[in-house]
Amino acid sequence: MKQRRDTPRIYDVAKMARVSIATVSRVANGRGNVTGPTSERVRATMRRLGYRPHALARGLAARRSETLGLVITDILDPYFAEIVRGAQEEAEAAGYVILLGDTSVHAHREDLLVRRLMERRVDGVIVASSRTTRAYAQLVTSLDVPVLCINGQRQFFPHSVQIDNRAGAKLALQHLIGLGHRRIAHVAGPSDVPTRHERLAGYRVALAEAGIAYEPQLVVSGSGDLESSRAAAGALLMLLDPPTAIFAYNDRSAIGCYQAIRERGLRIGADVSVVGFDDIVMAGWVDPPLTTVAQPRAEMGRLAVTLLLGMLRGEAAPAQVVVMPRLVERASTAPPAVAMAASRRATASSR
Amino acid sequence: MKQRRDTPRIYDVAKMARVSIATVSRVANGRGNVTGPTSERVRATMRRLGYRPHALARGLAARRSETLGLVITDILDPYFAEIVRGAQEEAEAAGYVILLGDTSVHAHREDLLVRRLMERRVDGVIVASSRTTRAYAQLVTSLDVPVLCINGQRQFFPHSVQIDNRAGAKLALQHLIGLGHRRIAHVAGPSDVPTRHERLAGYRVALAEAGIAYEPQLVVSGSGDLESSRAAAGALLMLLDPPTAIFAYNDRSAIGCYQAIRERGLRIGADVSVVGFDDIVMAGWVDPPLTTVAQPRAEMGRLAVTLLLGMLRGEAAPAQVVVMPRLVERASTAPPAVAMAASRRATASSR
DNA sequence: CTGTTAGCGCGTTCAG
DNA sequence: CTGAACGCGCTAACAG
Repeated sequence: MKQRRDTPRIYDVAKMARVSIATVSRVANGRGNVTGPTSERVRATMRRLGYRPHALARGLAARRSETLGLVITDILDPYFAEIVRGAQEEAEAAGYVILLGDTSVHAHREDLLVRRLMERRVDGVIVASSRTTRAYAQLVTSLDVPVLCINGQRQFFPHSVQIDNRAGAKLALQHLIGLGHRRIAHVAGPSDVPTRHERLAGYRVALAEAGIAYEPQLVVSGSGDLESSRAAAGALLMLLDPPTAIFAYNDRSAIGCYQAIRERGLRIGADVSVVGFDDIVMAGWVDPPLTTVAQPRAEMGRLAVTLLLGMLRGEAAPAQVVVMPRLVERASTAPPAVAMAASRRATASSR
Repeated sequence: MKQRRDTPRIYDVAKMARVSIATVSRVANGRGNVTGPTSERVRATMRRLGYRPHALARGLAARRSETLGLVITDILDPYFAEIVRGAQEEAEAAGYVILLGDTSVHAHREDLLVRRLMERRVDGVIVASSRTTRAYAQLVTSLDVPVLCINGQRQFFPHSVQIDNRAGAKLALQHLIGLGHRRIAHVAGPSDVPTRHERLAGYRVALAEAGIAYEPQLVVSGSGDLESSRAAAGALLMLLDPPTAIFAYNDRSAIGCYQAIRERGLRIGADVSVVGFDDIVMAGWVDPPLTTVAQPRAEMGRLAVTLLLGMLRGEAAPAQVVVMPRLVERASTAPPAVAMAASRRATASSR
């Protein structure tokens, strides 16, 4: 606040347009029927005065804050930043505003975050934070406003927008298999998120469909971060019969794989192919640019807002909306060295 | 809204504690003098009922929204994300909430962004967006609430938090000169931001102080993005007498330089040293990790909020707060090849 | 189709 | 030190 006291109020518009404040309200909100000329006069007056409705007063009266809570893990992580972007765009178009809640800001005090959302009387909440506990989910759900999660523990939430992790993993594997790889490793994610299991499942299914035996020692667990993945990939490369390709849990861990590969004097792509998951901006910046499974995150953010706004209007929303990923081929994948040698031999002998 | 109708209101607390709502209000806000026992009884009741004041009602009555507007260029850019993070932390501690405005979401409609901030009756605004026009600045300033800019066109704003760009550039140059470099190029930023000129000035001053002649052809202009910097660096490397080191406008352009160097079959560090500016997360991820001038961005975000909150309390704020950068040495810088050869010769002959 | 009126939930005088 | 009463700016019945 502390607005100049002369910020025009609805009352000022009404007086100047010689109508009641109710009429101004109707025109401003496009509700109710107002005669053409009257409506036009009011509209003109609003413009002249530069009238902007007071969101707080409006919210108080309408019992609707036009604010959506968006809970993420970390705004520094481009993965979340893109979701935020998409959500903001969609919300903005509807006149809504996004209230960001960063669980890493509220470390150990998830209740504080929920309290803020409650105090601000958000109309709905999107939980994109990936590692929400059941207790936390219950806390959010208890707000008694529509809640929707993005790529989360969907068992905790009534509505969700999810990427098809299995399909994504299969895309990655099929790409590698198509290039001729047979020994494909997987640096898996942290064991407490469903995403890990879904991507792992996709990995196994794709192998099975290609008639390649699953070898447990080719799957190692990371935490989805750089360091652990680097260590995991390092271990893989030390195997007697090392993999020719690695499917990483996500782009961050793929970059960890990059480091491990380089440390052993191997070349990414030529010696060991790497496929990531997510397609964060970084993926295009690293050297070589990373082949990865792209999640349409901005779109998911937009979709989540669209669904939530629909629910606010009383529309029924599907329990789950599954979004399909797509493969972005860049330079970190190539046919395996052995296959190339073999194909060279084949080519030579066929001459 | 759409809160369960049984969300406790101040009235409920008052009734149950057998006091008036005025007393509850006083206790809740720590204002006015309330007897110890009464205060305790009210407090206990608030806890029992899980009472949370209604931010909208409170804001309407108090003429204060406890909301701060934060205008950035792009939340996807980690540079801004960190400022946001710092600002959120500080605001949260004071019970304030940050309303994010992304100028790239509101492309060509800056007025829309300002309108949103006005409708929501933000108590103050921080403009961290780097390329604000005068018109835009006037628009924001006309909101008649305290405004403060971070690393912006400070000529347009009454208060600002700024990084010392000249000092930062000097840090970079002194580091390179200390390593033995003499031919140091600069990929400069877009010509319409003051930052460009300040960093360029620091570059020239450092050279002068080291007794190295300034060569105009060693300074080329980029736009602060990957592509243009890559082209700019490419041109530098094509010179008859190419530089042994490049001081890039920012980390993104440094990564563009990486690409240009690699394209020519040269090694970063060993053949051409590169220093960036900003220290975005990416800087530590690229290969080799980038030596760069770090801006304490989270701290600047926090500082901005602190200053703004002070202004809201009526305290006088300094027109400018200048923050010092520091050099983060990583692996993209090394002594120049010629210097190494020379030092080897020197070592050999001295034996 | 338009105006009147009663709140929305809370802060804040002003009396007591 | 405490309570009653008013108003913040707007929406939403309800009358006309």
